[in-house]
Amino acid sequence: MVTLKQIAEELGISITTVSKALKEYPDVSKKTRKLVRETAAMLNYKPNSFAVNLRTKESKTIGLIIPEIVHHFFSSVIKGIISQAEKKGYLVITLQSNESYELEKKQIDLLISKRVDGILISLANGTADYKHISEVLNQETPLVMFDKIAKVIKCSKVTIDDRKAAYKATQYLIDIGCKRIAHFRGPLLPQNSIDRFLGYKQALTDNNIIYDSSLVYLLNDMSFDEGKFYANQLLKDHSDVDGIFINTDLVAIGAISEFNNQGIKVPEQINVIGFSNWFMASVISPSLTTINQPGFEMGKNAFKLLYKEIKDKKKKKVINYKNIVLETDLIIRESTKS
Amino acid sequence: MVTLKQIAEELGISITTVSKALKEYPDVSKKTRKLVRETAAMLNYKPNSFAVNLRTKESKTIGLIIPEIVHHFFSSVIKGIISQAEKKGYLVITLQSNESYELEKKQIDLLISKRVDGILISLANGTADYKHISEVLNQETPLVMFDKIAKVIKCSKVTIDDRKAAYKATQYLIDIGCKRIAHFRGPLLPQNSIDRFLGYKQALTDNNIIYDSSLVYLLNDMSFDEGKFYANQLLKDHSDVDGIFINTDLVAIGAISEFNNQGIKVPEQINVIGFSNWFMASVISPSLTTINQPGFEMGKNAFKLLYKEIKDKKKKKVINYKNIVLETDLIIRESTKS
DNA sequence: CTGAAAGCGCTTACAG
DNA sequence: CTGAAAGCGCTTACAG
Repeated sequence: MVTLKQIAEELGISITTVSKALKEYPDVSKKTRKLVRETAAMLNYKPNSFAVNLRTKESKTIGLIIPEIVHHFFSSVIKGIISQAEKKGYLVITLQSNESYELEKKQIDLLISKRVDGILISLANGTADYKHISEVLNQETPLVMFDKIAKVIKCSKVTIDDRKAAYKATQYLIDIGCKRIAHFRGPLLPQNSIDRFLGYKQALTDNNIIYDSSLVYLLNDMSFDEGKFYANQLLKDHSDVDGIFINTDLVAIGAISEFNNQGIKVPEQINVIGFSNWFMASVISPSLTTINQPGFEMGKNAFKLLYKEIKDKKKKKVINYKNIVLETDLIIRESTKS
Repeated sequence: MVTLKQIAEELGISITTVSKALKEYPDVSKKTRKLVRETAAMLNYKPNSFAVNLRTKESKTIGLIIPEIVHHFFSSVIKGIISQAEKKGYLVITLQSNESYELEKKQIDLLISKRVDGILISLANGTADYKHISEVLNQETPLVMFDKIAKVIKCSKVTIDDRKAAYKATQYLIDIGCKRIAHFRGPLLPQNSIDRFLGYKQALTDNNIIYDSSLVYLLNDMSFDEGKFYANQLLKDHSDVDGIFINTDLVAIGAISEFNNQGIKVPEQINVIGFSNWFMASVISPSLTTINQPGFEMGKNAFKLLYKEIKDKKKKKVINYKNIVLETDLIIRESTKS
């Protein structure tokens, strides 16, 4: 690999001058600048990023911790982050926490050891304690949370208004005439499963429908199979249910599959609304009415906030934490009556 | 951030000794070793990876270039790579080429500039020229290709036997009684779309079915909509077709959707086989018979090969290129007659 | 068993 | 306009 020294020797000038010439410092003569540039190009010089990092104390690299990569929403987020980062000359190291708190902690440590310029994270479902996150913040490494966040932590965040979106979905079920509306909710921990539940409940209350806790099913792994399982359970427990709002598309698709199998007509007998708008939701039959969760946008915004913080930190400005809440839409398809 | 120097000062010993103690060199007394370890832990010392990289000339980081992240197969590959890399203490920088040759070239350059220890790549469909890849190899940066590879390039590769898999799928259609079998193939460039086509053709020939080129449709973007479009075209052109082997699941799902819309019964009138076994294939109706393409395994294997090459390079051993061909299975579901 | 010194390849404050 | 020198924080060959 070619170094500054070799270019300097080639031209019989000093390393300092070569370095300055390549960085377009104005205090180098035009002639020298041109000469250096040409020689560098000829020798295919590339700055040794290890040395640059050491000197400048930044790596132009950020870390990303995500619960699960093979997931339509999260992979869209990753894409949004990477595309935006590339524009600003940043590279992204991706790690998967597998919804495990222990792994997440280790990975935060790893990234800090690597001295990334900043961290983007969506919390694991298993994460109840935020000490590892506070430590990052205390060390003044910029960190932005997205999607699965911790409300108590003071840092920038990008989310959707889960509560509002769930409210919108439930309201729609009420508007099309549903009287007994069930809800499949996510585990007790990630904030968004709480918020979606609260939105559901609020919509009922606002429409003078008495909240019946036996209509709410608490799921664990949010899988296709769990969707089938609880759909079956629901049919056994409550034959009068005519609408259901489900925490996430995959589970909703499982539920619809179970309804199909049991000869229950969707939407004639039961109206189903999911959440996330996975690509899959549009190709199943009946296609799924759902809330569109803008993953790509979320990724882009999360990176933008992080980038701003990295710049501000460099300029020793005070960092102002920001909260970006992205809009969601209800996408009406065949799984609900029109 | 704590440095070796601070630990040394704290204990009144030299930086050299601190460094050696932390790396468990045997020529440091047990007592000193213990003392240093404790002090380091107390001060929460973390080696500055920038300095370590500069000294050791390695970053324990690899680059990954993938055509598209939001894609069930590729995201599985990414997951396989990252999980395996983590085990070996490597981090992964992911870049998306968007199927563009220009972007791919730039990204290779970026990764080389960052001095990653190795590169993993699945070629963009737009890549016809492999100079950028050869350059990496000439510079002796380990590089392993997977899935979409270039046969002419000499390097390690992980693939499936696309030809054999396509043959298997087509043979199955023949076995269940199909007489007129169409094929939706991918663009002319990625090797695997060629191989899948050749497997299809070979199966016909081996079964004394005359190959009819008008039954083969050349697709471009391999989308859901293209699947619908060509399904419609196929029905117009060849009302006698009773089976179709389609290059990838997404297109097959589009085709099935079109058949459904037009009242063509799958599999009664047309048997459909896809390729890849996206998760989606199992949840649509009718569920899709397809070839299982082991993405996670492919990622794992690709990293393993790369890791071996990185180690061998460090030991100045000659690098032996390897070709790993993974097994595929035909997953029989409802879109084909039993 | 311990440590002084060189060096990885840059950047930049400073002198001339 | 040019360059000598210090320094980023490590690792390691070498001397004692």
